[in-house]
Amino acid sequence: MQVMPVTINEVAAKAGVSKSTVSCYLNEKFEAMSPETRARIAAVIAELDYRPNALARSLKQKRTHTIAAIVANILNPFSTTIIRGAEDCCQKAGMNLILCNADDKPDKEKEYIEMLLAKQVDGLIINTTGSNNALIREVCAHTPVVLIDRKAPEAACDTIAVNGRDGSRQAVDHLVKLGHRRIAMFTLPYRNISPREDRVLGFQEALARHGLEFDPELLIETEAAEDRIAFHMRALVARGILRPTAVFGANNLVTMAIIKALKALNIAVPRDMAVIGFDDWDWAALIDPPVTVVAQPAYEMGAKAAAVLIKRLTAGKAARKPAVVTYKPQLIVRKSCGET
Amino acid sequence: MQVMPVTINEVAAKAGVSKSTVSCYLNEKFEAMSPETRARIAAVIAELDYRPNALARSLKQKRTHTIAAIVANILNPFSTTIIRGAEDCCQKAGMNLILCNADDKPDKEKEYIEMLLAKQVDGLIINTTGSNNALIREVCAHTPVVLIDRKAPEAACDTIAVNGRDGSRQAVDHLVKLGHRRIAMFTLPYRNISPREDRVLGFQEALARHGLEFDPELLIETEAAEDRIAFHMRALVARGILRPTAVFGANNLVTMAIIKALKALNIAVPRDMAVIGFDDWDWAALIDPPVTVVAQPAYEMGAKAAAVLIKRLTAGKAARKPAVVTYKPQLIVRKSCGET
DNA sequence: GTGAAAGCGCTAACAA
DNA sequence: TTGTTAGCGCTTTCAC
Repeated sequence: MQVMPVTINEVAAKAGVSKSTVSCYLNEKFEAMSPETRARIAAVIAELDYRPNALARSLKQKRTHTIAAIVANILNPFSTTIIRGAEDCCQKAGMNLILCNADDKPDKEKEYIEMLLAKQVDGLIINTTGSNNALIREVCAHTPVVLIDRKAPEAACDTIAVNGRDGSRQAVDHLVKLGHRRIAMFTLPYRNISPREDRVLGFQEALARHGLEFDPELLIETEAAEDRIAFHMRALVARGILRPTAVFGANNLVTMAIIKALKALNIAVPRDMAVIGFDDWDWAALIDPPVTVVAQPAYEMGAKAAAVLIKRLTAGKAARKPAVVTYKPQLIVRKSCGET
Repeated sequence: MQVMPVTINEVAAKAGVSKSTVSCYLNEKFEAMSPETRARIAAVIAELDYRPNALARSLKQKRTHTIAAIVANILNPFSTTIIRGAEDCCQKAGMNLILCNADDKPDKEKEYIEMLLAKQVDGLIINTTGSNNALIREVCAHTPVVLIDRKAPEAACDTIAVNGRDGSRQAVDHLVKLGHRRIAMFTLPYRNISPREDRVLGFQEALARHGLEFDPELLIETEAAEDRIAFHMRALVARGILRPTAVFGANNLVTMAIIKALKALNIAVPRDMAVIGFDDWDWAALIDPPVTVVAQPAYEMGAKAAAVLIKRLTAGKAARKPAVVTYKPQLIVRKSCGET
C-alpha cells in the first residue's frame, strides 16, 4: 500500500522527453508537438497509469477549477435541490463542485469556509446559517462568493434570493380567502436571517392589509426540534376559543413538524386546523393531507448561483457590481387548507 | 480584487524570523521556541490575516487530511443521512469531509473519483452507482476506500452493508402474517447492484419459505421515474382477480413513487393494496398512510464508514484485511399494511 | 532556539 | 519542436 505515485518526471524519462513537453501534453498544447512525441507520451501515460497531481498543478496555476457549495442543512430537501441545480451548471461549465454541510451550525460553517479557502477553491456558494456575516464580508473581499437564499448585510457579493414578503403575502391571502381570521405563524429564530425576517414581515404586512390585528402570541419563534413545536402547538390549542384556525410554517422542516404535532394531538387537518407552508418539496403531495405551500424554485436558484459565480470567475476585469437576483415564490394549492 | 494573498515569507519577514520558524509555529511545534518569538509570530499572523495555503502544505506533506464521500443520489434521504453520520465522525477525528453527488450516473461518479484522486484526498467513501467496479478495484489498490451500501465484487476494500435478504424476508413475513398471498415487488434495475440483488433474492426466498409460488410478472424491474412506476402499477391493477394485494418497494424512492401511483389511481392503502418499503426516512410517518418499512441504520452506517476509513488511514503498517460490516435492518410497523 | 537549503510535482517563460 | 530554469508556498532535515 501507498506505493509512490508516478510523477511527471518518470513519464518524461520513460518517454525520453523533458517534463515541459509532458506538461504541454497534459495541458493540451499540441500545436508545437510532433505527432510522434504526442503518441509516445500518451502511450507512457497509459502504461504507467499516470495521474497528474492536482495540488501541484493548482499551486502553480493559482486556480483549482473548483467551486464549493456550503449548505445550511443537507437534510433539507431545499438544500439538496439547490445542490442539484448548481451541480448541473458546473458540469456544463467544466468546473468541479464540492459540497459541505454546515448542519445549521455557524461554527461548522466557519470551519468549512476556512478549510475551503485554505484549499484555494476558486469560488464559494453559501447558503449561510446566518451567523457568519463578518467572516463572509471579509471573504467576499478577495474571493468570489454567491450567497443563496440568505443575504449577508453589507457583503459585496452576488445573492440569489426569493421574495419572502411576497410569499408570505400569498400564503396569508390564500388563508384569508378561505375565511381564516386567526392565523398563527411558526418560524425558526428569525432575527438577522434575512429570508426569515422577510417572511415574518410579509406575514404581518399581509395581516394588516386584510385588516387583521397582529397578535404577537400567534407568532411562534421556535427551534426546529419536533418536541418544541409540539409544545407550542399544545399551548396554541389550549387557547380554546382564541385558538387559531390556521398555521403557517415558515419553512419545510417547520411545516413537517407542525403536521407531526397536529397528528399527535389528533387535530384534523384541515378540518380543525388549516396548514400552509413556505417551500415545496417532492413528497409534499404524499403527506396526509397533501400540503398547500408557497414554493421556491430551488433547482433554478442553485443553477443560477453557479452560473453567476462562474461568470464572475471568468469575467476578470469586466466584473460588474454584485447583484441580487430575486425569484418570486408560487402558491401551490393542495389540500391542507381545505377546498378552495 | 485578487490581491496577492500573504505567504509564509511575508509573515517571516515581518516577524523578523525565518520561514522555518513560522512553519514550526503553524505546526504547533512550540517546544523549541521562545515565548517571545511565538507571540510575535502570532501577532503578525493576526495582523496580516495570514492563511496558510493548504495546497502547498499538502503537496509537501503528501496528506490532505481530507476524505471525500461520493453518494449515488443526494436527493435520497438515505444518502443524506449517511452523510450526516460520516460528517460527525470526521469532525470528531479532525478530518475534513467533502461531498460529491453522482446523481445516479456512473460517468459522473467516475469523474468525481478521478477528480478527488487528483486532488489527493486521503481516502474515499463511496456509495457507488454500481457501474464502476473495475475503476474502484484499481483505486482500492493504492488509496483507502470504504464502500457503503453497495459492494464491488473483488475490490479489496472495507464495506458497510445491510443484510438485504433478511430485510426482504422481514417484509414478506409481515405481509404474509397479515394474510397476503399475492405480493408484488418493485425494484430498480438490480443486476450487478449488490443490495438490490440481495433484496430480490430475499424476496424470492421468503416467498418460497411460505410455500408461495414466485410469479415473475410480480417482480417489476423499473426506473425510478414516477410515470414508469405508475405505468407498471396500472398494468398490475389490470390483472383483475390476479392482481396482487400487497406491494413491496425495494427502496425509498420507489416506495414513494408507488404511493403516488396508487393515489393517482385512487386505490386505497392499505384497504385495496398494502404497501411496505425497504428503508425508512424522516417523514415516512407523515405520509398517508404512514408507511410500514424495513429500516436501515443509515446514520450509523455513515459514521461507521468514516470510522473504518480513518482507522485505516492512521493504521499504517498494521492494516488488517478489508472487512465487511453488515447491519441488520429492522421492521417498523406503521399503517400502510393494515392493522397488525 | 533558530535558520539555510533542498525539494514536494507541476507550469511557464525563454532558450536552443 | 523541445529542453532549461526558476519558481508556486510550504515542510523538514540538519547546522549553527
